[in-house]
Amino acid sequence: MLLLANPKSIEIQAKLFRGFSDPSRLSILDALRGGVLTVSEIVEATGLSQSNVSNHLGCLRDCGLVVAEKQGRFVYYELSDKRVGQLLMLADQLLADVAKGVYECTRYNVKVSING
Amino acid sequence: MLLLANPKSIEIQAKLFRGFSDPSRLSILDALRGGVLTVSEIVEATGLSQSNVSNHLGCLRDCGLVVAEKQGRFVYYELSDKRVGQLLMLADQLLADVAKGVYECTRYNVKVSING
DNA sequence: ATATAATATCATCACATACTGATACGATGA
DNA sequence: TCATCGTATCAGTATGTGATGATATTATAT
Repeated sequence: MLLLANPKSIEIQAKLFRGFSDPSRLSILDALRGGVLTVSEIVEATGLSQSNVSNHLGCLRDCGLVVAEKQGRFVYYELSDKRVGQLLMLADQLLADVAKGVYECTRYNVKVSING
Repeated sequence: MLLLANPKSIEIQAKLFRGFSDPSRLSILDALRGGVLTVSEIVEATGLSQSNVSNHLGCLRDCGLVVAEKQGRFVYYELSDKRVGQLLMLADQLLADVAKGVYECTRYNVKVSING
């Protein structure tokens, strides 16, 4: 039985997707596909500010998309489940075909520059 | 090569996920997993207002997640690609395991009532 | 031509949420 | 102890975005 059968689960699922729906969080998740990273490594990899990364990591951690392990001053993060990466890859493949549509989607005024 | 290698593609991908990150759109996509539906059938299936459904359909259509075909006064909608459904299912399965975390995710103050 | 049905569009409002900068906290080393 | 590093938290701000209600548009029927 699919969770989606339950209306409340739709909100939960929307919440899950919201974890993926922000460029900053996506950058973080993408970086973590390569393996375990500390916060400062993620900051370096993504170019985001430290507080911003920390906030998003908190969000991703609370939602169960990443797990953290503290060691001394460092906190190591990794994807919580291989399906997180799978979801990213499936979306990637889907994008290969519908990307043009997504490019041109201007509803809700999301600005995505394509040519520079 | 993964699109994610490109920073701009991360924004595109975030945009794709944003299509899935709203309960109303998710309801619509879920309804469409059963097959082709007209707008008014979607309105009935989801319980959303007509203008709201139409707005979201515009968003989903522009993003390439659904396709529309007009016949007379009616417009028939369906999922554009079977991977749209696959993505929903994979997320569903992932939720089965990390749902508890998502439940408890209170960052950015999303209210999800679990017990009623 | 007129009425009505199905759908789309638009302005507006209320709220959600991402970013920054400052600061707090915990751990390590001198 | 003091300084510093790595990380987390918080207030404030600006912007994004979902819902509604009114209206426009197109098609069909009488």
